[in-house]
Amino acid sequence: MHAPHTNCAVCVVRDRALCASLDDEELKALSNIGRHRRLSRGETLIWVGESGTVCANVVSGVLQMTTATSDGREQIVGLLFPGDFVGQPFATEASLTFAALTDAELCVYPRTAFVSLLSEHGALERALFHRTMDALDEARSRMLTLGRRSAGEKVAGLLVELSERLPHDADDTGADSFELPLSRAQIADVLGLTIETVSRQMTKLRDAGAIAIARRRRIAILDLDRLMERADIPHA
Amino acid sequence: MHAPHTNCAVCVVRDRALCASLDDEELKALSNIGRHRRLSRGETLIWVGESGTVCANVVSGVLQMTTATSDGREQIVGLLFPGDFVGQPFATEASLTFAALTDAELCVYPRTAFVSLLSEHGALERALFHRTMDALDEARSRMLTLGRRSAGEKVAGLLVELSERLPHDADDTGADSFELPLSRAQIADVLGLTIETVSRQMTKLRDAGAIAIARRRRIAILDLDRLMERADIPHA
DNA sequence: CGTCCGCTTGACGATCCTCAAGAGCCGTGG
DNA sequence: CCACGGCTCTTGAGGATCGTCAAGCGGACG
Repeated sequence: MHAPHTNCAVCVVRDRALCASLDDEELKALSNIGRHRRLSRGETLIWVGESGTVCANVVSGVLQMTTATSDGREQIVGLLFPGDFVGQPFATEASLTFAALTDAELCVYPRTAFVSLLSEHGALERALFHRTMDALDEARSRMLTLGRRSAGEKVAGLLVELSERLPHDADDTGADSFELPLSRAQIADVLGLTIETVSRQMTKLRDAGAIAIARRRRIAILDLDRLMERADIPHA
Repeated sequence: MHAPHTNCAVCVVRDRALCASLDDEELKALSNIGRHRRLSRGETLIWVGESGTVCANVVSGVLQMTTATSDGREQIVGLLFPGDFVGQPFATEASLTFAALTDAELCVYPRTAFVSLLSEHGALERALFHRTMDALDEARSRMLTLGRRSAGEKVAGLLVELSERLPHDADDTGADSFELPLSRAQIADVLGLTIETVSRQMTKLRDAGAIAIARRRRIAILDLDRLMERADIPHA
């Protein structure tokens, strides 16, 4: 589970993750407290309420952050892609659950050790600060979607977003496409909808010729303009 | 409009705002670039897309942060109370509109000057960093509300939240109560509802004996337990 | 006292949810 | 390699919640 840390110099997210803003010395300090860890799809890294928690960088795969109401209704409040930062460094108890949507690789740091490193290295702290600001912008834009957009707009918007952030490859027919990391239930939990509504909206988009769906999870964007129009994403 | 800055030592939010974590020297540096400013209800401090923007601390009153879809549907993504920090220091263009819900007093700092101050004073930067983390937690908890709670739960929850953050005084009957800083339309924009739904939920809460409403805007909490139960706020 | 604006209330309708059944994909085991 | 079972997804019918449209109330202010 906890492999010794491998070499940062050859890391695939070296220039996208937090690490990008560190000099060699800082990078070494960070890598000293880090461990490489693999998660398999569905595995949870941090549970709500947990105290001896961790921070991490996503190397590969996709994670979700979730909250829930007291009676069990779930809301996914964010998705984490390669290069993204994971965790709540200043919280003694986690207020969210972090879990893997796909098999994933992380660089994991014990929370307290990471926090001391933050206070010693201004560049690290500043980099995380800027990322936190970006996360706040993203959260607020999701609030607009949750509060004010229709089911159709929500689904179209999420597909555009995922298409931009996920690796593309060719499907059976050779068309450019990507693999959905989320089940219909998880899409519903991101958008504040139900499974059935998500499913219906996806077939609507398919019937409208905006997307193609193969094997449930493989999506090809056939008409990006139409998709963005439906998603209420301004002028191309 | 721009009065010279008054004395921080006597400021009412001296120990609640960002300033609380500053020593005398840092406080002086901050106050040197700050100006006192009054906003009247409805007045906008920062418009979306604006570039020569500002940061501020709220001294008194309540502000709102809003976004909107391209066709004009609005969402209030946050409320700002005395002691809260206002603005987007690292954004060259504002992505939100900041406006006053009530008459308000602010300590306003030019954005770029504030950012230089941040990089010179670690304590200031760290304090704002922690506040940003808190804001992120709040945004995510609002996402749960927007995505997964019913109209009744939303309204009850907002009333509890406002009751906790706003000053209370006695109404005509002498009962403990507070003045709503938001119109029904603004409440709707916080919760992702319509005016009419908000109005109906409020009269439901009144008829259930949970609250009393006087002159539209004055609210008395009669049964906090029932209100919190309806709001899905766990065990008292 | 009269007008205006914000709020309330009602009737109706659309969107989305619920419940239910069935289809397709996938891994498992014969 | 095919058959089976389980799970996810799709599709349909019906219903609840919330939005829309419209009218009327009432407090605030001139």
